[in-house]
Amino acid sequence: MRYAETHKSETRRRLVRAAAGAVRARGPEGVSVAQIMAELDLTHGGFYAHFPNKQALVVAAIAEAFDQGHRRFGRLTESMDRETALAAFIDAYVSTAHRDSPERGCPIAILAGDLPRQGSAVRKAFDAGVAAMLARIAGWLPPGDDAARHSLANSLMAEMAGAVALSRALSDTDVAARLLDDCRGRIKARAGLSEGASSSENG
Amino acid sequence: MRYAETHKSETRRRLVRAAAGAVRARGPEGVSVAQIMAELDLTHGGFYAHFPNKQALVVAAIAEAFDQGHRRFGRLTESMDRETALAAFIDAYVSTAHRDSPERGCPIAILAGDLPRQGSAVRKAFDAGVAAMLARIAGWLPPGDDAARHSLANSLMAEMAGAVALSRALSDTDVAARLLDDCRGRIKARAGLSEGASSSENG
DNA sequence: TGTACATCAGTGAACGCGCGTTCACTGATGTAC
DNA sequence: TGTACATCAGTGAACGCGCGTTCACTGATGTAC
Repeated sequence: MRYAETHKSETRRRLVRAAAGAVRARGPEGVSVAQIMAELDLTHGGFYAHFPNKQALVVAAIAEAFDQGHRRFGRLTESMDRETALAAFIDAYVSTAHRDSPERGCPIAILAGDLPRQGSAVRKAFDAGVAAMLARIAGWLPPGDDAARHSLANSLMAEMAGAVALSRALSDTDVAARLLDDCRGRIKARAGLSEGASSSENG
Repeated sequence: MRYAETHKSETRRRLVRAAAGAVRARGPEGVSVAQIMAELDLTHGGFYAHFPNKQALVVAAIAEAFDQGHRRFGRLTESMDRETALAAFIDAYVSTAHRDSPERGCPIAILAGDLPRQGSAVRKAFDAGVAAMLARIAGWLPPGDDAARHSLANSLMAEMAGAVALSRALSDTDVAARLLDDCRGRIKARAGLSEGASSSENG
């Protein structure tokens, strides 16, 4: 067939993007090589021209998932001042829209439980993504003692991820919605935002 | 062979207890019928004398896991006053001991991410466990407006589960330990406990 | 200009494995008569 | 007391399936001469 110069790298990119969705939709064990290849209308045998094994795809997929989030939140908050950006970030993260689209959502909320069962390459990619997210949050917090801001960022990140994960886990939709709302309000208050400060509900 | 009258129910009980550990150690998809039976020195074929299918075992395992937690925390806090009990609960939950023993730990922290992919019977068992846990926490919170206590219980539960899950997910042990400590301190403060109030670190 | 060969992304059959589930069977002990 | 049969928890071979991975092959296009 002979392909364009960029063809192979383009196929790899499509593989990673498909896997970034699948790993969040079905978990690292739920990512199937044959299924991902079929999603691109390819057969499974060709996979190993792009990755040495499935784990390498999962590593790339997790890094891509974090990148998508960083790009998305970068776009969402550019040209916002600190406080507005922080409010927008929290509103988008602790939202029903985010909760109901895990395949496009934050890897921390959806994958934390799977990570202890993963190989070290996967875990390092996750570590890096969490570190970047924490740095971003800390940067948005009210200025002051650096250690205190990082400590608060840790605490806020834990509650945000926990809230989204728990709201997804609960099948009673009323209970799930209430929990998400309760957490969003308290997270914003803890982040130094006034109770009413809301930017846009749609993340 | 002909067995004692209690033999079959005893075997079932052992199955459920083994599965309650396995489901937390390896996730619902990681529970293997043959593996659980082998753990009791039985062969896989006999499983279906006890359960109609694997999902029924997972349902029983999750209920058992929640029950273990309720019994454990009941024992831990009986004869404690409200404030001491709450502090002891938080210290035990947001601890390295709990983090490092997921197979004996809280199903919420370890299974939340898997729940959206489970059948409705499994999810209902989870809902019930979460509701019981939230009721327990709310009962320990400072008296006052009922809605506010339940709202705070939701928020605290999200941060506690998120903190333990994230601390497990991070492979950088320093970062993981810091996050757990930061969250524990802030959770206790939010629960109305004085900063220093610590009961016993070992859960 | 024409022939022989190299390139290489992707194909598809095959592998060994573990999974959930089914089912005819085992064999120690109970009960009927 | 002795024989025939019922009970039933557990056995183990078999099933179809999807998995990750391997590998000989394809076939369109490039390059060498």
